[in-house]
Amino acid sequence: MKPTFISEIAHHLDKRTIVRGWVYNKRFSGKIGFLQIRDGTGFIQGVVVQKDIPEAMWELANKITLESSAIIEGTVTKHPRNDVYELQVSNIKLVQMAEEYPIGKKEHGPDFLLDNRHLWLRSSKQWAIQRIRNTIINATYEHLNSTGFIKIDSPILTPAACEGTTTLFELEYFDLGKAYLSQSGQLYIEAAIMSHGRVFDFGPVFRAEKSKTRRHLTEFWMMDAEAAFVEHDENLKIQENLVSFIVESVLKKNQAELKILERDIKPLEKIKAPFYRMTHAEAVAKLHKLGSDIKEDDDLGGDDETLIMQDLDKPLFVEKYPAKVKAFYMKRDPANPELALCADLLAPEGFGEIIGGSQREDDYNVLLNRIKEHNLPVKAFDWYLDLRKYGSVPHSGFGYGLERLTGWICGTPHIRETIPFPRLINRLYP
RNA sequence: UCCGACAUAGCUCAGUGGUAGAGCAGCCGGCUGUUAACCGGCUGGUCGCAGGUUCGAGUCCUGCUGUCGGAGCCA
Repeated sequence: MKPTFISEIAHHLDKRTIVRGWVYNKRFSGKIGFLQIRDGTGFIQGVVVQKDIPEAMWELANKITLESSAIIEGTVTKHPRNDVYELQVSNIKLVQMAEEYPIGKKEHGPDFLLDNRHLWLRSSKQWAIQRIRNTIINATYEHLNSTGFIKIDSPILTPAACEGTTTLFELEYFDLGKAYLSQSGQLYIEAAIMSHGRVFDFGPVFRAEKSKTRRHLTEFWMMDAEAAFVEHDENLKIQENLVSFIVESVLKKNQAELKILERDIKPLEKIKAPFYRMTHAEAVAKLHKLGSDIKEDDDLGGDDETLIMQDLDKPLFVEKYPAKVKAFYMKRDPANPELALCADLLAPEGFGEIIGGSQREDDYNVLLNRIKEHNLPVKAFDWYLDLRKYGSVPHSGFGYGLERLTGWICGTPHIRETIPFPRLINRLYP
């Protein structure tokens, strides 16, 4: 008999089949027992009745420990009351009897759970989050590929800071001195668009900042997209179409996971392009009305991001920040050179910034001066400046943080739960 | 780096200067439809570490360590 995945169990109604997985819970009531089984594709309840199976099998069902692995044979039936399938167990083949499982059925603290992250990943909510993360990744590839972007991998070991702002992880690189772990692939994919037109990268990036908030990791996955001949307004359209497609994909493919997460899907159903737009100056004015003490030239703080979204049901682009608080490579607004042609995309429901993007400076001399103004080593940026010497074109791009996007869509307040093995300022294990 | 909170059983927590507690997990028993099942019993403690106040400290004070939350920075 061929084994069946639990996700396919409906096709086997009233037939005998085999499920291979783990016992994540069990309940016994005298001469009848219930084994909760998961196999990675889903969950099903196995019903064990003493009088219907050999005594040794009944003993095994009683003795089996939580998280033991087993191959279980039975007949697929419908639950007498609920609208779910069950397995009337006829045979249990133990694969391995698990030792006492550290993660109990009651609540645990975050430190304990993170120490046991390798086991915590099996819990239903953690399972659901990773399934949704997978959908987000695939939806990103699918949508970008179908709109003319190809994936280009950017390097992880880099010779200098990409933006010159954040703290980088440093390491010795043979006889060439210091190397750094990439904090963004953006500058490299700017080179690649001059070959391919539209490209994106997707990989881990590293920030050595000592951030201690629910929105920060020292290692996280970023998707950067870059497109030639795309200016500021079109850049925003690409972003809102991508985010809409991702949310639509999750709603289509992950209803069971969203239910496990107890995620209210009504706010997600409203996520359809176009999103809201507001200049930084308008955002500051609105925040002042709402009681924030934000200054004219300030970036939005975490509280401001939540405050400004409180009456909005779709993401908001906050565009045209004061150039002096933004990165050197951003192009200035021709209508007001004090402003950058950039935008941050804020998610609703208090989940904050999920995308940062901008039109890039494409003039050689202007860019050279910006690098000098920011006290960055010009030599390290020779190659980047070259792109403005040989067929420079207007171009724009943006980057999303996969964990922040996943956190918003899953309704998970702390992004440490959205990456399989989080790397935090004080956590490198497991 | 700064601000705030917390640290008691394997886990989650209560304990308000006077004998160390509960739920879960584990072990034993009961229960034929359980849903974090339930019911009865048993086992389980260097109260983070170091010092101090007191007749007496899990409880009050000081320092240290660790954790959590937040700020800054950003995805």
